[in-house]
Amino acid sequence: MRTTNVQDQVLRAALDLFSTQGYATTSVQEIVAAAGVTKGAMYHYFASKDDLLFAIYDRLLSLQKARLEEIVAAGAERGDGVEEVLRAVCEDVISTSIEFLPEGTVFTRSQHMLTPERQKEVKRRRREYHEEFEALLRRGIQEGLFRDDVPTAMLIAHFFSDVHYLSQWYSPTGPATAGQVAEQITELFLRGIRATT
Amino acid sequence: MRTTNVQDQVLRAALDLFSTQGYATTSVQEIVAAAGVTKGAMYHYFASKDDLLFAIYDRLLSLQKARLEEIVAAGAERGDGVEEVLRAVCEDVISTSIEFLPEGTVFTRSQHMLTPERQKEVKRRRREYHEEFEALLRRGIQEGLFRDDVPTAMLIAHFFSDVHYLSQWYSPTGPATAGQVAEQITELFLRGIRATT
DNA sequence: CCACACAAACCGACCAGACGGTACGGAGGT
DNA sequence: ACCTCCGTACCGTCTGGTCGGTTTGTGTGG
Repeated sequence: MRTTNVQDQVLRAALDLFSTQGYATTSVQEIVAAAGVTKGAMYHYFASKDDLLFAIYDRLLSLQKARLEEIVAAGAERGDGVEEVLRAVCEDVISTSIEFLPEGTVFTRSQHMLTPERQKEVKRRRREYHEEFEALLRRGIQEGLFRDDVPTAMLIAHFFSDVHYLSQWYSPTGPATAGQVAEQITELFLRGIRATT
Repeated sequence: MRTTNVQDQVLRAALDLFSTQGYATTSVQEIVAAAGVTKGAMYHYFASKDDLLFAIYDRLLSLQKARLEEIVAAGAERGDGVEEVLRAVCEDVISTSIEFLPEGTVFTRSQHMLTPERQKEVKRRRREYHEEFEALLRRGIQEGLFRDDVPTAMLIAHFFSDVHYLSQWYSPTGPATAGQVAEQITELFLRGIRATT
C-alpha cells in the first residue's frame, strides 16, 4: 500500500484541526496528539507543517481536475450539447465541494499560509481548471447559447464564487441536500448566462 | 477629534499587513514599525492585537449596514419598485466592496482568528444584514417578480458569494471598472432570480 | 529455524528564537 | 501635583523543527 497508517491519521487530524481552528493557530503538537502519533513519527513522513497544508490542496485540486476532465470526455463521447456538459460539470463540482467541505474551508482560508512557490502552484492549477471551464463557456457563446456581453472571466468568477462560498454557509444538517443545492445553484448560474433570444 | 494620529497610522498599517500577509503571520512589531510608532504607543490605544483585527470588521460592517439602510429608505421614500431597490443595493454593496478590497480580504480570511465572542458578534451583524436583504427578496417573491422555487437562504448565499469573492479576483488595474463589475454581477444575479412568466 | 545485518520507522527530550504583552519611568501639558 | 501619552527593556510562553538513539521489520546465509 502507498500510504501508511501514520500518514493517513496525521493528514486526517490536520484537516480536521486546520478547518476548525485555522492553520496558524494549530500546533504540530496538537496534530500529532489528535492523530495518536508522536512528533518524531510525523516528521519522518512530512518535511514540514507546510507539507500537511499543501497535501490538502494537492488532493482537492487533483480530484476536481480529474472529475472535470472525466465529465468533459464523457460528454464529448456521447456528443452532448455544451449546456448539457456545462450543467454536469457545475453540478459535479458543487456536489464534490460539499462532499469535501472541510477541505474547502481550509482552501479559501489558508492559501496565503503556503510557501510562495506553493501558492504559485495552487494558482497555476486553478487557472488550468478555469481555462478548461472557460473553453466550455466560449463554445456556448460561439453557438449563440450563452450571452456575449459579459467577459468570460467574470462569468467564471461568478460561478466559482458560489463554489468557494459553500464552505461558509452550507450545513449537512440543514434543510437542503447536496444534490438540491448543486441543482439550484447551477440553475441560477445557467439562467444568468443564457443568451436572450 | 475622536481618533489620534497613532490610532490611524496603526490601523492603516494593520489593514495593509493583514491583507497582504495574513493576521497570524504579522507580528505586532511589524505593525508598529510600519506605522512608525512604538509598541508602547500602540498598546496605549489598543488592548490587544485582536482589537486591531476587530476594528477592521467593525468598520466594514457598520459602513455596509448604514449604506443598505440609506438605500432602502431612499427607495421607500421615492416609492421605487422592489427590483429597482434591490438592484441599487446590489450594485452599491459590490462597489463598496471593491472600494474596500483589503478589508474584504481580511474579512473572509481571518474571521476565525477573532475571539469567539467577536466571531459571534460578526456573525450576528452579518445575519442582521442578510435579513434586511432577505426582506427585499420576499417582497419581490410576494409580488411575483422573483422566483419562489428556490429558498431565499440560497438566493442570499448566491449573491453574497459574489461579494465575498471579489477580493480574490478583482484587480483595480484590470480591464473592468468597479461600476461595470457591479452592474454585470447584479445583472447576472437578477436574471437568475427573476420569475419565469 | 536461527543468527545476524541493515535499514526503515519511530521516540521524546531538547533547542533557538519569536511572539504578545507588561512594567516602569520619563516627558510634557494643564 | 497630576494625568495622558508614549519609549524601552524585558518576561514567560510557546513554536516548528532537530537529533541521537531505540525499536521493529525484513531479507540473507548457514
